[in-house]
Amino acid sequence: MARKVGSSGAETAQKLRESALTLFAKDGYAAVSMRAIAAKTGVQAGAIYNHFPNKQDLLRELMVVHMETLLAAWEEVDIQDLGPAAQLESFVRFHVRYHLRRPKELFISYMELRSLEDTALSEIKCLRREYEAIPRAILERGKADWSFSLAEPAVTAMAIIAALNGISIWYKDSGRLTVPEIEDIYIALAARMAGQIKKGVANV
Amino acid sequence: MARKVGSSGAETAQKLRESALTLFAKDGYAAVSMRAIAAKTGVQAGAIYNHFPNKQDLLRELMVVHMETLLAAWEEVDIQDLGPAAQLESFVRFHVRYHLRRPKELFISYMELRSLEDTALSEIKCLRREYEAIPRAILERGKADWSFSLAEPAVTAMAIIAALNGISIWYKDSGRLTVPEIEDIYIALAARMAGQIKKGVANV
Amino acid sequence: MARKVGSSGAETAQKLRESALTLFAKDGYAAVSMRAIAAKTGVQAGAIYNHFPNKQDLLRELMVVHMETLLAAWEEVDIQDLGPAAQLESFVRFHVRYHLRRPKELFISYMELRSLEDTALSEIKCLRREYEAIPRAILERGKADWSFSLAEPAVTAMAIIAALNGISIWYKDSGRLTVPEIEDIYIALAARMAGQIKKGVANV
Amino acid sequence: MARKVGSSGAETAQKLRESALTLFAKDGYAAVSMRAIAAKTGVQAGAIYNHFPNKQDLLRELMVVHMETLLAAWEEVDIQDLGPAAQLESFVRFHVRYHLRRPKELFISYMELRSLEDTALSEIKCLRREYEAIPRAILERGKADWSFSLAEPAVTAMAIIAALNGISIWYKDSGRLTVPEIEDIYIALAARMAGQIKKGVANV
DNA sequence: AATGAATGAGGGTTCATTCAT
DNA sequence: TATGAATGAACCCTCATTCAT
Repeated sequence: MARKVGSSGAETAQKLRESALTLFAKDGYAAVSMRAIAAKTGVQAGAIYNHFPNKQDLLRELMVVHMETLLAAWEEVDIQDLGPAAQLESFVRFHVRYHLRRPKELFISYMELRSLEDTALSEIKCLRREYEAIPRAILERGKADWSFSLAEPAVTAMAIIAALNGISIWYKDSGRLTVPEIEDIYIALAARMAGQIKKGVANV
Repeated sequence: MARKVGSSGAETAQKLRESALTLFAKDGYAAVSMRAIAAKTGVQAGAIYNHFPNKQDLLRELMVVHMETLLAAWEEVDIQDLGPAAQLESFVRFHVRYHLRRPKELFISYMELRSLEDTALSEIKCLRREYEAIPRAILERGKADWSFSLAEPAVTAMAIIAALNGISIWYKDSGRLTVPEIEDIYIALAARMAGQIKKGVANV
Repeated sequence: MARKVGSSGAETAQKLRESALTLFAKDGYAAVSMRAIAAKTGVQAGAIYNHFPNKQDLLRELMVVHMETLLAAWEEVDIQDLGPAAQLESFVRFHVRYHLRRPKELFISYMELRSLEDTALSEIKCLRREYEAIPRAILERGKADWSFSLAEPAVTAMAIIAALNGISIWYKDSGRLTVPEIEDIYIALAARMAGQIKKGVANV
Repeated sequence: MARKVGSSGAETAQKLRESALTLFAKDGYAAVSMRAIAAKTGVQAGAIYNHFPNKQDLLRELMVVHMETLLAAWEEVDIQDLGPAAQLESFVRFHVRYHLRRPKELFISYMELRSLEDTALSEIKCLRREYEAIPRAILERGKADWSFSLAEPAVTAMAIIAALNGISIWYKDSGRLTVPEIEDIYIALAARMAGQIKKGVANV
């Protein structure tokens, strides 16, 4: 059959991306069928292949776009003129805010690494290392200039990211805490983890 | 064909459990076939059903046994006479040590919740809440007796667990740090997150 | 692979129906595999599911269509202006002729009731009762107007139908008797069973 | 494991026969698994093979025993000194009474012919022809001595048997009619089908 | 005579993917 | 671009049967 009236290729592709993201996040890549993605989008399974070469590539694209968007978004945050403590605060605020609004992307970004085949996996790992370097660099800079007191910037950076990502496990829109409140709590936690040397460390 | 000479039911069941654990951890529940589990165990797929009623139940059993063993192991740790700071240290040391030796159990325990069907899911969630209550209780006790200075024991407890679990993402047996070193680092991190009020907080 | 050149959905569905009917009649529903139906039709097993949701539904459809077609065909027979004796003759002639040309439908219609699951079973039983009401009504009318002399119209109606259906057990296209001859024999038998009160009852 | 206390081979074999008969009658040979038969009997599937060489043979034995018992039971009925009309009455009464008490045997005897493999099938067909010869012989004798007026004894015999077997389709223990009443009705019907020439033909 | 553990085949069904339309 | 029909492989699971115990 011909194209449905009013449908356009780019639109369908985008809707497919969204359906796939939602389903992958909920059930996992392996448990989601192309038919399920198609059904959620309102097309037949065959139509997917007009937009994506195969299932694996659909996942790859979602993850690459997520990581690249994440990195690009961080580029927008101006921390040039800040000291390490303020930089760490900026990073935590950015990470929490960014991910609490994109829980599905965060989820598959961490859970579906194992579903990626070789080339895509390296690609993603590379982008991820790039992102993980951000807090590590901040911690290292802070250690160097005595803003922070910590022995293991690399381990601490991973611990901070893990703690932040853990939010998504228990966070609910309808919960007791608002996003800004959560940001503040985790900013204080990160400061403590970094051994921030200053008077005004908030009481977590 | 009948039973192989020298084979025994309990042995096969245990080997199946181990195969399933390894494969589920590596590829995810949905991506692992019963044939793959059987092959890794050295039996035919049909033989699995002499030991487990179905695939779902195999996962369920792995997760329940893991959580129950974990809770039982914690029961063995005597923290009765310790103050909150020492209790937190005990918990962190226990958690790191326990899980670094069981990375697969930890992995599926967090990743395959979504693969569990309703009843099994509630069962596991219940056990998990029980475990998460341990650090929260320690933090609350420490907050009450001014061992710790922190505003949100519940959030902080989750953050500590998340940070600890994050170890499994980067930890490698062949890595730079030994398990005791990692324990020490995270004990210090947890102490900081808890706002431990003492002179001798190690420099992380 | 995609659709074969020249194949069409409706055609395949019809061929599947015919294959299933033949195989169900010969070997019984439970003994026939979807693969066997597919092979007889010249497609792969998976292709069946483009046309029927599952095996059970394939049987259901065959039985429902058979019963509805049978009832519709009887509607075509005009017995409005006939007396009970002629009506009974019409019915017997109709039933024999209809079923001797559709032995497979008759067979599964009686043999595979037990293979139907609950909803389908009620549906079929309802249609069957509707058909069995036809001869019973004729017998009751004939009893009322003294065309027939019989005590138990309901039992006799069932006995007539059973006798008629029994033909399919021994009938062979190549046998001694032609269909019209068989019709005549059973018309006479039915008349006798009904206690038809007339001079000209044929000598069976 | 060894034999259960109190169990005996012959007992188990008989219980297996009964389980198989019940299940075959309810669900059909192909739909019944050896495990189901074993479970209903209270043993494991493997135990069946101590008593029957395989599934097919279990069916065969049930059918052969049924047919042989049926024929033997008919041998007990003394019709030596009766005329054809009384013989037909005896036969009908015997058949109805025998089968209404053994509905499962009757059912599989007619339904599972197709499940028999070659040799068993011939064996059963042979026994069945022997039984069907009984009413045919009566009808032929009655035709010869002018007790009956009918053209086709063979067809009529089959029609009578079919009508009788049809009882099992609608008969219920709790129904309106008692077994003796049903016997009387069908005796009268059979007499009519045979064209019995006598004053006292009951009004059906 | 029975169990329980195993096999190898096959069950119904779903899958990612292809392609004529 | 989309559909719908198809493939061939794979899915989970059950089967009849075997045999060491």
